[in-house]
Amino acid sequence: MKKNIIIHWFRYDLRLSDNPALKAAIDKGTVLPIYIKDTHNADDYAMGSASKWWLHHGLKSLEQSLEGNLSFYSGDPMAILKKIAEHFSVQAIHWNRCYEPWMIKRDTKIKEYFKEHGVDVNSYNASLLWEPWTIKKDNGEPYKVFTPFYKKGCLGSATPRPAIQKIHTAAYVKDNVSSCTLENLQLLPGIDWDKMLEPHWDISEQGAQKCFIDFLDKGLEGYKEGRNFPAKENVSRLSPYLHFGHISPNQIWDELSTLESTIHTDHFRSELAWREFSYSQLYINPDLPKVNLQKKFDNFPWRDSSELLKKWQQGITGIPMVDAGMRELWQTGYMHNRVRMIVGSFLVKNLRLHWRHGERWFWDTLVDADLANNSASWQWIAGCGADAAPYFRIFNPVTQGQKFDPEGEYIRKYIPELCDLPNKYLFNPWEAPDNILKLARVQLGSTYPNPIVDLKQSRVDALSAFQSLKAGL
DNA sequence: TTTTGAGTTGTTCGA
DNA sequence: GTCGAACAACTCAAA
Repeated sequence: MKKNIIIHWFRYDLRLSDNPALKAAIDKGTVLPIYIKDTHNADDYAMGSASKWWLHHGLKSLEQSLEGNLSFYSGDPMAILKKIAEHFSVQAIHWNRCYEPWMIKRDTKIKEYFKEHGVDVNSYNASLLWEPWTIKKDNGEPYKVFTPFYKKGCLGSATPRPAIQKIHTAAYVKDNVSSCTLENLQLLPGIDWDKMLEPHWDISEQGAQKCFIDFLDKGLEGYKEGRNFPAKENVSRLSPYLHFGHISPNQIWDELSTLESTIHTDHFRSELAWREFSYSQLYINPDLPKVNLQKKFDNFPWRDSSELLKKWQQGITGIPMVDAGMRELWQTGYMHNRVRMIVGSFLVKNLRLHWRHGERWFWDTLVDADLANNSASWQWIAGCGADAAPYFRIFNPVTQGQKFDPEGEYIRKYIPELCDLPNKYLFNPWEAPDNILKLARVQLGSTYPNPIVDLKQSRVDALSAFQSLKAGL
């Protein structure tokens, strides 16, 4: 006789606390918790290397939390679920909703199929405070500007669902017939680049909680201003945990609600809301990852240079602030938000390479690579997105460094070959007199590169490129 | 339908 | 060194 079970399909909800779909499944009976590596539906948006590395460890710790009761599969989810139904009597399938366009399409098909075949399919919201279709203007249209989206749209509608307490008792079952092992999913990279990432992260539900508590402890006070300084510990670094669902935004929102409201708690909430805004943009514009939201940018005169792109990726542009950011990314799988804007602006405006090159690189190397956030943010910095930066806003990586890393701690951490330069020339070594360079044992062009582009000239060129755009209309 | 005020994150120049 | 204006209009949200 086949065992009567409820499937809980883990996706971006790798946690046991505040997991609505899992909770509801457990309330119904014996649960088969599964993870499927989808090799059939993702196209260009299959996970990048850093994401896969993170996922591997996230699944490992989830498996431990479930005392080994997590069944792994690789392939086409539809076929795999059908196969499971051959061995078990599946009473229901549960999952928490995902919002990447290809996943919505896939999940809709699966839901339809199993409903037709008498299986109850239930989906839940576990990763957004407000799902995209619930936030609308009075006339029913979606918002295109952040401030009204958040202030009126989000804060003016229903308060977010309170987080659900952690599950303690549950009946789990494992599929020993058609499942594979975590190792079979082959999520770890071929080169041992991931060894560098490891010391920076505790990839687990507990790790997420600890990260959040540390932030409340050390980062929240002074957050509003401090979040701009890459050497300070004011940012939460919760993004990868939020992406994979080791922690939910609801858990964060609830906790903030117990604190006295300050400009810092308010600002941190608004940063969470930016995530919601990105999801809303992606939901409304499924081709956000590829297509300029502002059509006039389709005629923008991008340059094409794999050589320049490679130097940007490797952090050898000769612009210290940019190189520090790109090296932080490569070494830790993360980059401070302020620096993301600086390297983004540099790629798109100074090098004038298409924002999609940046989007692709970040997708592959960020542990928090998130389709909605990544696409919306690249469009924002390029100036072609919703509520985007005006085109004349071109970051100067020298000025930005002097302003937000005044003591040069961040640059020295990631560019040790410049550590003996005085602050006056740390952000712009090409302007340093020879004797200063010599004293700091810096040889431009050999120990550290000359700038691959002239900041002043490329700024002027970018502005005129935008001019041509306007003239071409 | 029309009007009005406002819009995450910057830089440069000249007084 | 500091400050305001210019950069470029344009679209959006809401009255």
